[in-house]
Amino acid sequence: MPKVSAAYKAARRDEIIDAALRCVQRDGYRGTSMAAVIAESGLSAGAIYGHFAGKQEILVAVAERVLAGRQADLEAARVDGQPLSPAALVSALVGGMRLEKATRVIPQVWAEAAVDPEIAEIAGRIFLRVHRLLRTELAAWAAAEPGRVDGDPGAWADLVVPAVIAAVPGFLVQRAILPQFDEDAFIAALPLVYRG
Amino acid sequence: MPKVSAAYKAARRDEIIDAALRCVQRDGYRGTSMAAVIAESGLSAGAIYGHFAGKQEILVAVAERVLAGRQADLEAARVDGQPLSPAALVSALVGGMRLEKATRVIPQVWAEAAVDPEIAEIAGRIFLRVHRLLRTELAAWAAAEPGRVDGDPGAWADLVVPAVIAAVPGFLVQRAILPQFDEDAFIAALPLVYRG
DNA sequence: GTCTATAATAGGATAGAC
DNA sequence: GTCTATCCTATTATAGAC
Repeated sequence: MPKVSAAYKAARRDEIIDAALRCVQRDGYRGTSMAAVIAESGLSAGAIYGHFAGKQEILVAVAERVLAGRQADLEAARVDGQPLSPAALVSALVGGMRLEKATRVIPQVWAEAAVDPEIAEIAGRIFLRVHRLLRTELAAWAAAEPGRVDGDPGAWADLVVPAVIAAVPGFLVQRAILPQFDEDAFIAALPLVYRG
Repeated sequence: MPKVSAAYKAARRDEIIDAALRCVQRDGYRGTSMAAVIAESGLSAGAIYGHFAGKQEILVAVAERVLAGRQADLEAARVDGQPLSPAALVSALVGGMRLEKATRVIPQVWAEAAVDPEIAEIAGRIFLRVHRLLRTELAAWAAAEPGRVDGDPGAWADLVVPAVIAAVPGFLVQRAILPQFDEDAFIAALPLVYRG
């Protein structure tokens, strides 16, 4: 029997993750100190370190939280009936991302992933899950549109998935960096450049 | 008359930028200390601070160096004669990027740009230059293919450029993060998903 | 301009009381 | 589990000799 309920523990963890998320959104991962997370959460050093071993472990939790949202978007976009074309899938993916408030956090996670294997593993896992979902959808679409795709639908889908998913980093990076970036115009343009 | 030749000064700066680039490529911006840059360059603290005011100013120089390469790629891809389609442009852009050895540096710059206005300004400037080049090319293509594009070619190009350029972050992020990422397959897939 | 040595401090993490 | 106070290393930047 744990000393405090698992629910309490989870709630505290969530508070801390919330606070850390706001810090990273505001100042980036590099610019976020433990002192900042402590202040933002309203808790104390002791409380934080009671739930996380250190700063890196907090980013792991933040990354899991934010990246898991992307997977949810995609599952929500699945419509029964006709499978989605490349253009429709890209729109669904980016459209979901549009609602994400933590606009600047994901690029921070990617930068850290490029250098920290544990973060890379988390980011890679999400990419792979999204890959699999897209692959299924695209293979079905290719099979239903035999005139448009050469060869085996599965092989075609495997090849094409990374190019389809690429729109997501493209959207997030431009949104995070360009002050005058127009989200709605970007989404409107997707069907004009992607096939399907 | 300066005490040392401008050429000497520039060469020293370049040495330092080279060293910093290797550090950031290896450890990320956050993981790179001034001590690391000093060791990597074989110089001393005094020498470094004689040429740069601090760490941030070195990243500015690194960012300028690496991002400027992207612009060069694109200018090299311009062929006289027929303007390039969206698919052809994306392939040219990503194909150029493929040769960039500093695979992990650009995501570091983007992450820092999300949080540091001076880095954002540099990254934004490069994006805008590439935007303009693409816009010209795409407007010409649209004008030459009247059946495929509705309305004014210039307006169409303005809308479409961000979606076309999005493939670049998509490529770089996946390459930096996914251990099994296949660059050649990605490039081969581009014509399959982009129109033109 | 560049070196060595060092100052100054920021930041991650822990100790011990409650 | 959480708080306050504090330790201690890592790190940026400077001072002064050459």
